[in-house]
Amino acid sequence: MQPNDPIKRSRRNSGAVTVRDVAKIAGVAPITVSRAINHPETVSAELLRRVHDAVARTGYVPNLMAGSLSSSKSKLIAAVIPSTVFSVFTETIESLNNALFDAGYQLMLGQSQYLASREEALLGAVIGRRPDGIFLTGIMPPSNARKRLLASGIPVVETWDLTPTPIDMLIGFSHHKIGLAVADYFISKGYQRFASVRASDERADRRMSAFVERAAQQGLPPVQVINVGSERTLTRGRQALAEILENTTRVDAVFCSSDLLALGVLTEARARNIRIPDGLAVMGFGGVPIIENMIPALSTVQINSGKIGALAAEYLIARAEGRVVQMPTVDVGFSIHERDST
Amino acid sequence: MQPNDPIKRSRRNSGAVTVRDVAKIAGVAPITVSRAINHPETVSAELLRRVHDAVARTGYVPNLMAGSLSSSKSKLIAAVIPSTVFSVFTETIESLNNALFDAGYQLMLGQSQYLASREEALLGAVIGRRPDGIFLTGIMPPSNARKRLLASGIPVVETWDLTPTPIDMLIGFSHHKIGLAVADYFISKGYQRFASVRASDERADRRMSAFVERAAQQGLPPVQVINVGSERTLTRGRQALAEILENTTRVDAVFCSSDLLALGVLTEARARNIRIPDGLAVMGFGGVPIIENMIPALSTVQINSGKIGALAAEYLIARAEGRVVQMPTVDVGFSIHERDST
DNA sequence: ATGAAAGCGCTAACAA
DNA sequence: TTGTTAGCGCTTTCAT
Repeated sequence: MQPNDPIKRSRRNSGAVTVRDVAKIAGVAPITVSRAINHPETVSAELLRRVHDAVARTGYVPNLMAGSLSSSKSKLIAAVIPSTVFSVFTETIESLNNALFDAGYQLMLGQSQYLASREEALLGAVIGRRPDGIFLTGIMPPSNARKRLLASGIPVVETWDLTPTPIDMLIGFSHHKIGLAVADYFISKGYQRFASVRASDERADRRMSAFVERAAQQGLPPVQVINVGSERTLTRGRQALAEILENTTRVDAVFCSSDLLALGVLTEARARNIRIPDGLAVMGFGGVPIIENMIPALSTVQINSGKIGALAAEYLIARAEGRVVQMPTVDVGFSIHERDST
Repeated sequence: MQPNDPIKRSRRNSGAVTVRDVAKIAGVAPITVSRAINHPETVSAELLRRVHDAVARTGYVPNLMAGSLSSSKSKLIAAVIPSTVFSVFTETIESLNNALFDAGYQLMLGQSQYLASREEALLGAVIGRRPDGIFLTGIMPPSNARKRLLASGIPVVETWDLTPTPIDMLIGFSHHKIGLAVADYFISKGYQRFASVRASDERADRRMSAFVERAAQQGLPPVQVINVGSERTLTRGRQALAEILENTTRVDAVFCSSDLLALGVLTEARARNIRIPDGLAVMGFGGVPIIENMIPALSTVQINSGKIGALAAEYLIARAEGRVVQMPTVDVGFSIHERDST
């Protein structure tokens, strides 16, 4: 701060207040300042006070990058989410972030677009920051990226799915079982002619394959499938029902790969005066809060998104702090919430 | 990698591959590896090839924290968003993150809960990482936090609002004007008896005050206001309409502080067989995609959320790279989208 | 075009 | 309990 030390201040100095400045003012060594801030219990009351004073006077904010570099602990967790369906994972990310913050960790967000080209860059960016943990939405198939992740040695938690070969930790549920359960549920309610409206992603794929498979097993007519690709919109859901009804009016139950698509189907049904659930049953997936008090309230396969985030935070933090995670693979399950639409 | 150099490997060495390792294998100096990676045009073809080879062979991933510390450029942008209304800002954050990624920047996410206690910690965490820029959802009122931000010298962009006294850059729109515009719009459509359903936040406050003010100016009866606090749910929107109708049935237009609340009002209206828009007009705020193809389609005050994120990225990156931003304050405006509900 | 030296700001390791 | 020393892995600066 004072211009009386022309030798010390090198040209590289960024100008910000550093431990050294604080130490000088408090009349202690830099390491004492570090201790006072990070392990106050190891410093005497007197020095603690002097350091706090100096910090307040200078407005010192520790440079966490420097600290991380030195301690090999970044207090950073990276989350990779597919951007196009951000909304489904909102609750997970929110609970993840809250739990992390409370433990003094920061969240770094990366959006994979499921593009291999981007994935390499994203991974470099993620690993390059040396996060203490990585949160993955979905599971990572064998690939170069997977190898790099493995090689990095950073704790990883894969989520929203199950696999016998996780990279590291795993918090998810079985998409296959969901497909079976929904088919069984429809059958138990007396529905017979199924259709499905689904987006293009691997997990929806597994739900829907199981759904179709179970229908076939039970001797039901073939399931009509509308794949909406990446258009996960309400509008596209409406169109999808229109398409289904163009082919045949003999459909009485539709399983959608997301609540939003299901809302679209419901909307189109209303536009056509189809009675819900007598004329048509509709099942969504995800369990976003909005659907439970609409008219008609949408039945859905409910996922405990918040729990996934909270558990992931717990696991990642445990591992970051060198503790062992007892149950590194967890099936959080799902539940079918029956409401007006079925 | 080879255990033949017991002196060099100090106990602090984290074990990861470093520039030094790569340099040794490529037969060049560490700085050349750095140049080959960050400024390939300054390195001869031959050395470039050798470095790339060595990088591939070792699986080297540069430690960005070390680089940042050395260069005082973190390539990190921090975004602070209020967690409870994540969804409204989703589109903004998504476009922000995409634009940042394309320019080689990472996004760090902080969730303020509007709690003063948390704000201090959040700010320390944010500034401590020395991001190249900070994205704020909303504007920051005079406070200790604001002073710290100012003192940090980090480029800041405040968003989703307008103020004559921004910290630095500003990308938003006038909530006051929106309130006036909605009142005028209702009046022009012949509505006379207004109500409003709103959450507790300062921006909603300004929209609603202006709405009430204009109604009074025009000699209309007092506006009935339901404040739902922090319960920004569809269900609460339904309850709100019920409350309004308990007091008086003579309400013909409701302005809601979010699309979600408006959806709730619409739902309750349907439950009561109130005709939309003849019996009741409903206006939302935000313009989330879902509402435009529902039945009835919700009229709303549309905000270009994506543009806010993209512009913010552009400004922040420009400033991070030492360029000057010509128009550091931008009003992105709003537009009333008339649909079935009005 | 390439390299040597010297830090960036912090903390681990060791010493007192 | 406090301090000294030596890095963490990278890039700036200055030479060649």
